[in-house]
Amino acid sequence: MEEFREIAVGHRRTRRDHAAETAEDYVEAIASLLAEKGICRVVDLARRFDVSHVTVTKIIARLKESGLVVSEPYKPLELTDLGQRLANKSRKRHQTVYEFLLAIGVREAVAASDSEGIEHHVSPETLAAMQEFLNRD
Amino acid sequence: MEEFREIAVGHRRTRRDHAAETAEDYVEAIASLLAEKGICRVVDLARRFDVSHVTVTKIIARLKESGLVVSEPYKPLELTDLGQRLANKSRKRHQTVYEFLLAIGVREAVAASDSEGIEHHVSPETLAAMQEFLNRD
DNA sequence: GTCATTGTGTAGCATTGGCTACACTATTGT
DNA sequence: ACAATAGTGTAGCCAATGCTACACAATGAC
Ligand SMILES: [Mn+2]
Ligand SMILES: [Mn+2]
Ligand SMILES: [Mn+2]
Ligand SMILES: [Mn+2]
Repeated sequence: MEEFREIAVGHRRTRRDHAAETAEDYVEAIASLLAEKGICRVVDLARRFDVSHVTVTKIIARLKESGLVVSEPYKPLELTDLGQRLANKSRKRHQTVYEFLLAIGVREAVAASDSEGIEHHVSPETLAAMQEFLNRD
Repeated sequence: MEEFREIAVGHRRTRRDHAAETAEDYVEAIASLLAEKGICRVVDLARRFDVSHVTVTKIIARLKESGLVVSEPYKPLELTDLGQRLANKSRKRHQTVYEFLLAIGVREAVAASDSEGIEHHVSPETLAAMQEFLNRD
């Protein structure tokens, strides 16, 4: 009976997901802002996430070190190739989760809100099951 | 066009969910251990979550202040009425998410792992949609 | 009864993601 | 040109969640 082992694995997964979550949301937001208005500044992200500009600045510093973002003082933000790839992957997964929630009868505003958290915990296998469901339906 | 407002609301929701997440997982685990073996100690939780006993001790201190847990030095942990109610609510929601994932074709081990993170981001409305789907199917 | 094992507590540290306050840079309007 | 506004940086703080190292309490074995 190694149920606890299995449970512990689940919790480790969830903690890993949460560690990746900020990077995913930020590169997705940067790509989105670049697409929408051609430019992405720290304040844009601060407004989007409803946090202070200081919080954004510190997180951007880490994303730079992770090789996802490029930025110079007082200049707008850009994504590296790696950052763009992560942004694309995240955007698609997010969209699938959102559409899936709509498909099972959740209202738009609620689906938008719930999908923002759920997306980061959806494994490739579950994502495939959601896509399958959308194609089937 | 207040899309950013809407998006910001979603991110605020996700941050609130994460703040509640630890309490939910812990009272659920305590209730589960009490049901399984009649007693719940700090080490049991440390094993279950795969963290150190120190991490558990600190989190338990907060849950005590929140009125969810009762404990005295060197004694096993207990839940308050409030803690038990939260544990029940969390267990049921977790179970529904797990069964829902199985129902859309996700394998058991993956459903167990994914549901551990997803559960905390499922609103009452989405939970109802999942239950509806399970009853219908 | 003593000793080993198990469980708990506590000190001290790191990282992440929040914040305010304040100073500085850059842009815009007149 | 220059003042006001918008954007950025930096210092310094907090809380949450993780850790190791070490000390102390409780339990069990013999
Ligand atoms: Mn997203
Ligand atoms: Mn998100
Ligand atoms: Mn989460
Ligand atoms: Mn969980």
